[in-house]
Amino acid sequence: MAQQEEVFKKLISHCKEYGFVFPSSEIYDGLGAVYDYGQNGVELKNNIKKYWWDSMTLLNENVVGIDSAIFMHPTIWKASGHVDAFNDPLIDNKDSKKRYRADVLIEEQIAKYEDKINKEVEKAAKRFGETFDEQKFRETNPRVLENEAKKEALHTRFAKALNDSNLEELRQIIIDEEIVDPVSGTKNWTEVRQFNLMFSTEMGSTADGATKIYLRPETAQGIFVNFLNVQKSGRMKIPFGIAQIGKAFRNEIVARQFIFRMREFEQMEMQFFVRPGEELAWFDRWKQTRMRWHKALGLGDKKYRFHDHDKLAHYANAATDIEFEMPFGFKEVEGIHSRTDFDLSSHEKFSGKRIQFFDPELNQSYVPYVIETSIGVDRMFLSVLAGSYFEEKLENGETRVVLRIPAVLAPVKLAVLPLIKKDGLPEKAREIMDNLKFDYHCQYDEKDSIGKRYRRQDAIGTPYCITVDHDSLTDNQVTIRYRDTMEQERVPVDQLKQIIAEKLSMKHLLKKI
RNA sequence: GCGAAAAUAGCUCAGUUGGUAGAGCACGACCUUGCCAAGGUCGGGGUCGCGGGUUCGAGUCCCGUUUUUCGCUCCA
Repeated sequence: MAQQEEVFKKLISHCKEYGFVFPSSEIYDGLGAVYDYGQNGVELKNNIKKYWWDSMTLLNENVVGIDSAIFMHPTIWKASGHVDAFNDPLIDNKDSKKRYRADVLIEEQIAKYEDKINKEVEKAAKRFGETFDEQKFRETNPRVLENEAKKEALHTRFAKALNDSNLEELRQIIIDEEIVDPVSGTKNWTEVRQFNLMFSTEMGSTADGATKIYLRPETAQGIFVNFLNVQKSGRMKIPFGIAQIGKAFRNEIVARQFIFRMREFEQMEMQFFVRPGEELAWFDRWKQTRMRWHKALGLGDKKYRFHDHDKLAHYANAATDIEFEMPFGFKEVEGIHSRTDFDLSSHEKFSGKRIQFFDPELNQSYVPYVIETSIGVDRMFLSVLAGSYFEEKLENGETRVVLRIPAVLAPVKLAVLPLIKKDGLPEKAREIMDNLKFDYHCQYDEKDSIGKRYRRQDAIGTPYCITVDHDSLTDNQVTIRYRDTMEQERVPVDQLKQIIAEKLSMKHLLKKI
């Protein structure tokens, strides 16, 4: 583990040193958990997005894209449940230094009363055997009644406090109930504090009565509220999907682990609308499809696994994560959720608009069920880098740092290198590059020895180096040097474009999905 | 948010009991060489994260603060 942490640190340094990821606002000491993508990072990120977008919208005739605004009507976040669910009342124990959700602590206390009652009932059931009348026992036993009363009183008080968002009352409940920290065993609690995970801003000038609006905490709602627009204007028939790539914002209490958890991040989400009752079959299908998409990159099948959720969110009836083995363990990169009709139904309620699909085959209208695939671009980016970063021992004993980024995702595809910077080799190299630069992101480099230039390209993951030597001037051939094997191949200049095109075609990846 | 550790050149780091800041790599120019991080010459680059304090004097000691990493916690 310690060794893996070392690798993670090196990866972060590498990202900064080679222009992949910089801390935001660095000259002002940075801004917590916000990062900028550099000249190579943005290329890699764009290529990841293209790979996803093409796999969704090209391979599936029934998946179309949109690009919805970050600002949305504030009621959307009431309908989605974010206004309520993203507000956790938290309390710290001063002795154990541990933090708990105040509402969870109280709910556990309620469950304790419930346990006591059940134990009494169980004990009595054993004693009385078959003659035991449980209902009568519950209604008459003094200990059961006492605990029942306590439970009810607590429940009522708790519900009211939650409803009023009364944080002091929540704390008072914890004190009155003598709830102790399971770790330290003490009752030394801090204040209860509310953390709203949604960023908010104001639209309109305050003089006119500005509206409080939120920066979206997920892109999915932009798809749900456009369901009818897309379905009608695109004459879409169920089943169909809507894909979107965009920024989302969450004011995380603790945002850490480099770009794995940021306050501003990018999502690639696809909501797939299906007939009610068919959602679990589609869930399974997308689960497999998404896993194939990841594995097609060739970073190693063993680095991926599913993590099925036991505890489901309020809207879901099935959920799984695709996890990738990061340097700090297996971590979620993508979530696949069967969201039922929760979102569309909720928007029907809050908007008062009918959001249904008339299914001609069934001859009836219904609110479609939804399978969501949601992937964090930044996490995907990190997984690609983590899976590509190698420190390789060479035969001569030296170490080579190489990013084995899948060629189609590599920020720079080709480096064109004259073996030496005279004798007309630079001119020949420029000529070759001018012919390729419209199709591929190329780099020209004539500084330092050829070996050093190869290593520089290895460090940013350039898959192919084109080397121009003295023979090139007469036989019109160049050498392709491959990043992963370091092997070289001599090819005619006029076939170069075709050879590279074949290697870099995304077709080979998409066919595996 | 709590606790621990860290912050010195673009990167990796050294800097003694407190005495005006160093190395390697990288970067720029030129010379030599030419297929896997080559050699030479010259050069640019740091108010030591930031703000206070102690001191004749602070990179070094003290306090605060910011950022990062780790643990706890949270995670649609």
